[in-house]
Amino acid sequence: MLSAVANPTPRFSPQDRVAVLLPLPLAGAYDYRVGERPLAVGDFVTVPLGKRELVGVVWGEGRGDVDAGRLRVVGERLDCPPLPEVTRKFVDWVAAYTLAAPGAVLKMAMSVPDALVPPKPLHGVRLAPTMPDLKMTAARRRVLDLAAQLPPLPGADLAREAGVGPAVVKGLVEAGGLEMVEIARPPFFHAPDLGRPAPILSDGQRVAADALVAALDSGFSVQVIDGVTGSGKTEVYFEAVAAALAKGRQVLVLLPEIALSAQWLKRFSARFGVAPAEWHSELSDARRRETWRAVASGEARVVVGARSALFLPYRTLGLVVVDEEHDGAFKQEDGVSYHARDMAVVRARLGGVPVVLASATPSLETLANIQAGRYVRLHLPDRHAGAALPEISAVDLRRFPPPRGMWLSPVLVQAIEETLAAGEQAMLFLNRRGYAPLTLCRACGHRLQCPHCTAWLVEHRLAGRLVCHHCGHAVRPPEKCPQCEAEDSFVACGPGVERIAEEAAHRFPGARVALMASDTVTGPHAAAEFVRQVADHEIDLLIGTQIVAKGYHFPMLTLVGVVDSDLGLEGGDLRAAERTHQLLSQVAGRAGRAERPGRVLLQTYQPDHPVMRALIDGDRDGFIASEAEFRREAGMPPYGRLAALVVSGPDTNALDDFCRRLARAAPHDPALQVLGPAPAPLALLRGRHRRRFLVKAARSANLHAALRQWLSQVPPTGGIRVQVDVDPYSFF
DNA sequence: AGCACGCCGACT
DNA sequence: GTCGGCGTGCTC
Repeated sequence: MLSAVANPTPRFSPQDRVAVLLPLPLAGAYDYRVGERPLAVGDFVTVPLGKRELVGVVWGEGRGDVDAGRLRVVGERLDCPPLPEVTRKFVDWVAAYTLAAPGAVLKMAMSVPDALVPPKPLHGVRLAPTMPDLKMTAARRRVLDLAAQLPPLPGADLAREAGVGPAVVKGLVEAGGLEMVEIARPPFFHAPDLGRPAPILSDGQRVAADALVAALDSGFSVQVIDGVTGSGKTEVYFEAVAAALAKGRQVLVLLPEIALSAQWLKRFSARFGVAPAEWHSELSDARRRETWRAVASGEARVVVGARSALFLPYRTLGLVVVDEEHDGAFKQEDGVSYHARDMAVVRARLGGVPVVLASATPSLETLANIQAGRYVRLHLPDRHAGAALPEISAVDLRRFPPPRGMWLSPVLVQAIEETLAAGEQAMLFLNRRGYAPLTLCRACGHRLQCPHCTAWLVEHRLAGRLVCHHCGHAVRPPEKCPQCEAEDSFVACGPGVERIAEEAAHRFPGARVALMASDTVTGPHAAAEFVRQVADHEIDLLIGTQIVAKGYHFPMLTLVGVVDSDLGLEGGDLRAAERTHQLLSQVAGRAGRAERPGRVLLQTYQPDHPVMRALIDGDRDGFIASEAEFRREAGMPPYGRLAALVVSGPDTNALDDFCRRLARAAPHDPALQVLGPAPAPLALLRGRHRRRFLVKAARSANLHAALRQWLSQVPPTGGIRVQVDVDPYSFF
């Protein structure tokens, strides 16, 4: 029943039909009949589904597409704040855009079912209003004296304060000297301290910060902080964070990998005097529940999180920040496939608030939006506090090859020796985990391959395992070749970081060498400890995968060596050049961030490749311009649009048959081009065979309508799955 | 996502 | 003869 006031929250009376969205991958919301209590849109309710009782959200008026006789009755309304309208609109928007089931998106927004049940009330003790006759002891005396002075507090705390055992307090409660009362739960998250002195900003930083602060009152906008590595982007957006908080609003900061952001958290605490609320996959259930509720109630003022933090039920979100916006980790590939940076922009637009994208190497998408006038660019061309950008040069591996069986060129070795001799730190970067990416039999040439995927097994010598990096399959190295049964015939081909660490230990015997990769850095604590060791100069030579490229500030690090600069350029991926340029720029940006100047050596077989030239000449804009031109001519993103359909199944015959039927039903539209089916880049993954279609669409085409229409014509059967990825990011 | 129904192999 | 494997399909 709608009321007549403006912008009403639709309310539903007993016996009405309501649509309830459940956190399941169903096609849409299901209709239920309202029970004895009225309901409003956004209410969390329990409903029966089959034999189960589930929590869902009242999504709107019933759709009326099932017989009234089949309707079941809504159970209870949960005692928690309703899901805000903006969050509901966001869920619908994301579902429509990604072609996912709305319930699958809702699931991300209510990832903690327990959070919906109010927490158990907390009990404390205080002095009873009338004191009964008590057998008095010294311990009891101390407890009662203390209880007279303190507000009600949990019995265990009172006992600890009084220096007695908990049994004394318990005894006093039973004897009537103390009484139990319900007390307010202490807040989990403390309000940031806005009175702290802000750091002194450079003129350039000040201009950018002022622009961000001014935008806070102008509704939706997208501001891009385009600042070189070390330019102080974080300090700039912290000013906007402070201003948003001063207006009583909440702030969301998205980081690509929250588990690796120890330094960021430290900077936040230094600026605001408190820790922000964190949101990522490694939170405990209890912490997750508290955080969810604190976001909903508005108690959590700043949330820093991975992509899923977008779906929290913010009460008064006033600012969204996406740091390292170019980072591929923002693209979720499994389940609902979405790009958190793009969805952050959508979330901000629905909420009518500004969003800030920050990067030293903005994505082509973002740069195109700046050019089109949709996003505003705030430029920070200089490093903070007078530090210079590092000098980047190529080491031509054709002219200065490493010795046989090694991977570091004499040029790089000498530079590392000089750096270590000067008492400074060096870093070696190779974006490949493990010891060697390929193991083959010297006798017969057999290559060790994953039984479930189209991929070689990667040797992890430290763990004594051969590992598939796609499905996690791990085996002990076999004693003899499974093909020719030769013994001790395996030879490791190519380097991974473990092998580089071995070589470094051999070449720089006095140096303290550390290896940092996702399998040696197991969580936030390990990451923080690594970072501390490097920052405190307990490590001379750091060797790592892309984990070391991420925003760290190591003042004494002056040399960065890239072991294989060409690695990311292989394979013909659409974004290979852009990604390699971003990654190497970020890695290079770790060098020389304080007083001492930095230098970067890129080992490469193609020193004249446009990516290498751009890095060496510091000509990012020129590189971007030519890359953009190529994409424009090819009709590729960001100038055209792509969708990928990955069709998978256990049986190749059934799979190919299904693909043929799908191909026959493909849309006929001059603005759409359907390519495929072709074997997907991983033609076998986790035991499932995979085929891929690519849909290339002009900006003007209605890609979503065409995809929906197409897919609805050929429903998958027999264990076949169709995964849709709108705006695919990687092609592997 | 569960949970049932349903149709083919090794057990008391 | 039954217990149970997990393939397919439905849940307002």
